[in-house]
Amino acid sequence: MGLIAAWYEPRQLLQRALDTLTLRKGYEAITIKDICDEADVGRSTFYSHYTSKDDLKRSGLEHLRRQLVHQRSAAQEASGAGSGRRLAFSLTMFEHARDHLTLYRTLVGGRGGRVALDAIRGILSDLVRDELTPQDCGHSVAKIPRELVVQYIVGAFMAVMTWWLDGGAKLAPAQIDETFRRLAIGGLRALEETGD
Amino acid sequence: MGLIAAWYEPRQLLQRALDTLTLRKGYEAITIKDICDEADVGRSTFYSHYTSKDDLKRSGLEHLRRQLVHQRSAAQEASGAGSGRRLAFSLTMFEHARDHLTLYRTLVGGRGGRVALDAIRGILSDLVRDELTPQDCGHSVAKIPRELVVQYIVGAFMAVMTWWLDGGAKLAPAQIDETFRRLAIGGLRALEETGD
DNA sequence: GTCCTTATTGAACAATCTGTTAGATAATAG
DNA sequence: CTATTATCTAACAGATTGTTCAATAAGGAC
Repeated sequence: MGLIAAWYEPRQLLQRALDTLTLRKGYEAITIKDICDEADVGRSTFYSHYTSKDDLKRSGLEHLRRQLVHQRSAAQEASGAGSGRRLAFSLTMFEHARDHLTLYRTLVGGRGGRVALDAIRGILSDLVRDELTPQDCGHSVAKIPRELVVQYIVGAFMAVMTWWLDGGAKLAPAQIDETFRRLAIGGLRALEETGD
Repeated sequence: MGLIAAWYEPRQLLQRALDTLTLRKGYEAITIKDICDEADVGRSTFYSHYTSKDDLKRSGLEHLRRQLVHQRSAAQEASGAGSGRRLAFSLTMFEHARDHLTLYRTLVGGRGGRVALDAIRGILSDLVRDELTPQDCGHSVAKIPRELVVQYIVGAFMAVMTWWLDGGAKLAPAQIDETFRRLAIGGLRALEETGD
């Protein structure tokens, strides 16, 4: 039954077609028929695999998600047993984005990236939430919802990355990352030294 | 023939209808016909005033925009000639959001807020860009694109505000604002004390 | 009051997209 | 070869969009 590699692989063809078309004309302007034509696949076949355009995009991101979580595990191991440097995710993300620039600009570029950005935001929020220690949330004076800090960090990161990608990713990942981390960690430090 | 409001303000009727429907069923699911029915306005009339649903929404935000710019001018005057406290926009925004909670949740809530969030983001970016001094961008060691810092601040703010609104705006504006500003200003300070 | 300009209306229109269904076709496993 | 499974083509109803046009009603000018 579950025979391997059917004649063709409509799913892969459709994924690739969506990426191609997103680059060519923007996500929102894409039609199911566009995707099928680009993938050279019957429209019925599309609906036998995915329920909608967003479904197709989300499926593609699930693949990306696994890559990111894997990279994060690897980074944690590489930094030894203790917690690595703070907000380690950012450099990884910037470099990953540079290495897969076309893919990322497909995902994030312009304004069609709502579905993609929401998914990436969720992934990163999970990472940051795990990483934040209680003292990052003002243990002494007022207890600050950890989620506020998570949203702050991830929101800032997404905005910087989006801006960087939309501008053609001129600056080097290390350069962007250093500024981002200085801003973010400086903020966290300001939380810790809570009016003591 | 219901001519009471007929001659009077189709634009206002349509704006209100869009807000109502956004709350009721979410922005994306709304149809031009839905809006016209809700506003009790002919569909032709809609197209004689706006070109699309997004156009209608943007027009509504243009109104908001003027309010914000005005509030900012007032705040600057109130703080005397010198630059008032940094990132003064945030408390204003949080309070304004609380005072118009329904409107803001209409604009931002759920996922239909892409158009609205993009517009608000642009407005705030203009404010922050004006406010950032050159020394906020690392005058000494490396020159950091001001736009990066702008995107960082505004992205973080938008994320925090969205989270706050989506969660029902439990925390008081002053509380949210204090944490946000501590994070943001702490980050800016870290930029100034560039690698000394 | 009458006339003229303007805004709104309802209806109809072509064009597009969606999601579903049915029958035919081709490749593969056994 | 046979049965199975995935695909393709074609067609369908339904919805939405954006446009056009003639009819209608309001407000101001006279």
